[in-house]
Amino acid sequence: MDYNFLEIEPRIQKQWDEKGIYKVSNQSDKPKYYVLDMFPYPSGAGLHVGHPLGYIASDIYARYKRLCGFNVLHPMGFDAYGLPAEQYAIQTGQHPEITTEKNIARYIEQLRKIGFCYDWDRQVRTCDPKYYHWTQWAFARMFEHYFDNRQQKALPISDLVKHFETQGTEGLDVAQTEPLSFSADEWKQMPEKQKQATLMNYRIAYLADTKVNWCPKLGTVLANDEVSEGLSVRGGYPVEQRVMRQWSLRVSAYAQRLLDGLDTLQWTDSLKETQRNWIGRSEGAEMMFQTSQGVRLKIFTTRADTIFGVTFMVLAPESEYVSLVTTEDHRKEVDEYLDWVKHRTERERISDRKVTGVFTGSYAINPVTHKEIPIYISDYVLSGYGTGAIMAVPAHDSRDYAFAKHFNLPIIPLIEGADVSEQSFDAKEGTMMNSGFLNGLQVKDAIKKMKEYIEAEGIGKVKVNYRLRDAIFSRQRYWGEPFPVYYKDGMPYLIPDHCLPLELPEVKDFKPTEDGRPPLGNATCWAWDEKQEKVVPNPQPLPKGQGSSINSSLEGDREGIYPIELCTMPGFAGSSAYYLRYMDPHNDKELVSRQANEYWQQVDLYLGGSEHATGHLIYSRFWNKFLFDLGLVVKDEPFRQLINQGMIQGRSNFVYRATAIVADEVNLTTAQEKAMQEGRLYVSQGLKDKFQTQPIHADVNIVSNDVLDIQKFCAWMPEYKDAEFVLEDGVYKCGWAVEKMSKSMFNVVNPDDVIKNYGADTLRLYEMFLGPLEMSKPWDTNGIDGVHRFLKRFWSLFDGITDEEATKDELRTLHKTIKKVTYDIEHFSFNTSVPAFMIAVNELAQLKCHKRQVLEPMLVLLSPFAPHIAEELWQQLGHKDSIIDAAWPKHEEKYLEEDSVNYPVQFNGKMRFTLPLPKTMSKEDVEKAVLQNEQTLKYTQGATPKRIIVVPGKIVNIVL
RNA sequence: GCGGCAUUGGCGGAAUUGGUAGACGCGCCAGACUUAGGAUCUGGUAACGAGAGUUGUGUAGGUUCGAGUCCUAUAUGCCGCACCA
Repeated sequence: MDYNFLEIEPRIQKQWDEKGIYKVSNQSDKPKYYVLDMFPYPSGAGLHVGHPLGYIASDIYARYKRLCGFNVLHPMGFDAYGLPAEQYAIQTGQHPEITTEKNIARYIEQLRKIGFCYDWDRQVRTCDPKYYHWTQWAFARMFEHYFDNRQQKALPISDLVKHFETQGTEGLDVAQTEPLSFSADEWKQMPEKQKQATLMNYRIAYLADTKVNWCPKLGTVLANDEVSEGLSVRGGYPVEQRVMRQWSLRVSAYAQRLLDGLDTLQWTDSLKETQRNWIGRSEGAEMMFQTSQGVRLKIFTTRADTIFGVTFMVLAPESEYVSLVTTEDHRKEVDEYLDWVKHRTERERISDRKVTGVFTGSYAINPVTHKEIPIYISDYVLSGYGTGAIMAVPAHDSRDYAFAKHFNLPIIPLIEGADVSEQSFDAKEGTMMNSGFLNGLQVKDAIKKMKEYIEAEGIGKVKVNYRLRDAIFSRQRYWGEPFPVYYKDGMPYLIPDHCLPLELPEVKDFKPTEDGRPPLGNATCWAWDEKQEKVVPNPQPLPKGQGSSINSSLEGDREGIYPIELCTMPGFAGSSAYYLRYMDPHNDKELVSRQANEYWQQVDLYLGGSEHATGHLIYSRFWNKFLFDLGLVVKDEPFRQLINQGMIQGRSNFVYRATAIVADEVNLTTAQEKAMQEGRLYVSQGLKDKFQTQPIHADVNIVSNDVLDIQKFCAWMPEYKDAEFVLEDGVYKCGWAVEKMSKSMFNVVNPDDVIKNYGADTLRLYEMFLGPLEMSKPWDTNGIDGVHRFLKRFWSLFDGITDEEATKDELRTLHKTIKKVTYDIEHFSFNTSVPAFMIAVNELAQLKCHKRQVLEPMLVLLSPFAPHIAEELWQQLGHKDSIIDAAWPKHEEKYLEEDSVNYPVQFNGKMRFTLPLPKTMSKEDVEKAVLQNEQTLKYTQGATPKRIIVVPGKIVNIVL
């Protein structure tokens, strides 16, 4: 009987569905294991063969773990809110709800065909009110908490209020937007609105005027990880800096814990390093410089040792100090400079790094040398890092150096032997000079000594700074979670938990606007009735305005009816805690029940792309740590082990259109000659150098093993209808190149097509066979026949199966394969287990082994990789249960042992001959046996060996 | 500039602790069976050499009886961060 995958696979999949064998229970005596894929956003293009790579790998692992006796949670869901889904909807002119629904249906259909063992009953969708209920709920908790730096933990805002009532800000060490200072009495006398405004300075989810990345084309603000080189990651539109009133999450408060937590995780070093870079911890000191007017300027430096070389100071243009230190006679110049800076786009700033700046007219006193130094403003100092002000040491900082050269400021070298006539000496090494009491010290010691001095003298204090910024959490978009927030007297208040979810309202026009008016402003029923606790129609039309700032200006004209926040949450809101929801997806009382969370704990294995390193993987860890602080989850980290699967790139094919002949020996037919003149002659890849040619993309789906299907090519597009070809060896060979998989390159391969031609099992095996999981590689269909052939051979082994006792050789093959495949799966090196199967099948075919004793365990081994064929043959063997409930076989060393080993015998490291010796022989006996061997005598020719190295079971090397 | 990863036949890639480099697949060559093959099966396939053999894992050194693997420099490619003080 033939291997008829087209009939087998749908039938097996239907059986799995009907029996519900992939349903997972939270009650089990088995140990648990949680395997998770990063859930996809359902784009309009559907899946291409690159998407399932990680899903196949995790599916293999999940099936393996289940066969090993674990209760395995392996769910799938959809990240359906956010920019990508909405952009697609806008492009196709449909409502995002409709397109999202359609796209999800298509994704599910495609995923089902590949035969994953997901428990679809646990599916989550971020745009489902039952799901985003808990996104809103978590936001509300963040609003109600602040972060205590000493305890490194989130605490209820009510604790903070108590502290204010008794001590004001005295003795407080908390994460805050700006340092505030007030007494208990001052707090008590504050009106309600001011109290609310003050608390906002501390909340973990807070509303503040912040400098944001504003993208006019997308009509929304973006988080730092959504912007790259001044362009939006999504769409590539220009981004500008603007100050807007926005919701933010105080992620920066968790910087140290996010950094420390990395050490406990089984992630790749490169990914941890990327996160460390992003968090950007740097140890240094804050120091006070006083100006002649008496203004105290705080700076941050990691090079406190260079204080004797400070010859000027620089402020960021946005620094609050600027207005304080600018003198009257310099105000005009300063204002002009600030105006110029303000109108530079982020992209201009990045591409054009010439030195610019302006003198403020003021001078500051160096707190150590007491010398007077000028204060400048320049945009090379960033307002968002440190204090937005620096002490400039031109001799030992290249940026300060460039600035000093441009404005002709003094440069004082501080390190012996450093030549600073042409460039600065930035390295943190050498012996100090020109530095008073630091002279003669090494840089490292000088930094240490200077820090002690600063603290002792009260000039400043030792400080750790982080590059990590708070996450901007508002989006002026429609397709996202609404904030559970309404505005009273210009201040935000939470919609009570028992009224959640606050459902996304219908609007006439959901498109974003270039001026930043949120589409929710078009909603007619979007006001909060505080008494009735429900959403009611707006009392009046909304005024125009931008982003969250609009909310403060809204007033209800009826008592107790207030405007609701118009912005929505960003894409990462819904994806930050979805792994928790899978543990208990139908719970409408809690995000996740205590019991479910205690059972599943955390994700044991997480698979996804490394592009989420500084986005989702930071936000998720932050979110989880926050929930952990509140005692809502039992683990501090969400993802114990993480594997980044590589991207699958496209492998494009080319045909070559000939426009002229460049070699002499070419003979064309008249028809070809004519075709060339008319621009419809195509030459095969090997002959293209004989012509002047132009490469043209050919659809990879009409090319097989780089051979063009000429008929299909002519029918592909009207312009190729009358194409003529110059062939080599009777066929047309295409050229190829690795490019991004995209429609415009005609290199997109759809998994459905592969499944139609070869079956899902071949697709799964081939994707694994393609190369190491974590590496990027092009999709190259050329090898798929080999894998398919393997499955056919495997299938035919089951013809005429017998219950005969297996021979030693057959058992050796089996146990060798068990050992290899088990090792490979545990090390995620699936690409090498496919060859192990091929070797085994070849060996068994050669031994003509059709024995149940061998083939049944082989089937179990193969089932994670090719579940359909395994399930089908399992049933043919007479099993009633699914193969997923079989037991993973264990290898026994005794079957692998061979009686003798072929020892390669080397002389001075050069291989000479092999000597078969009993496997169990001791090292000394091997040595003796080799020395008594006739051939050894020939090579030593009477000389006494100096040393003999025997590696048991491996090699003998004789040093002469 | 800082950091991470890679580099092995015609191609994708094996080589788990330093121990016979090139597994396995593709492609190619030869053969078998076939009216036929883009089906199936068998054998061959790193380079040079008639052969014994020699040379071979980006390049140059080093450690070692022995290096794709460890160390030092260097080149090329990919990725991340970047006026971060």
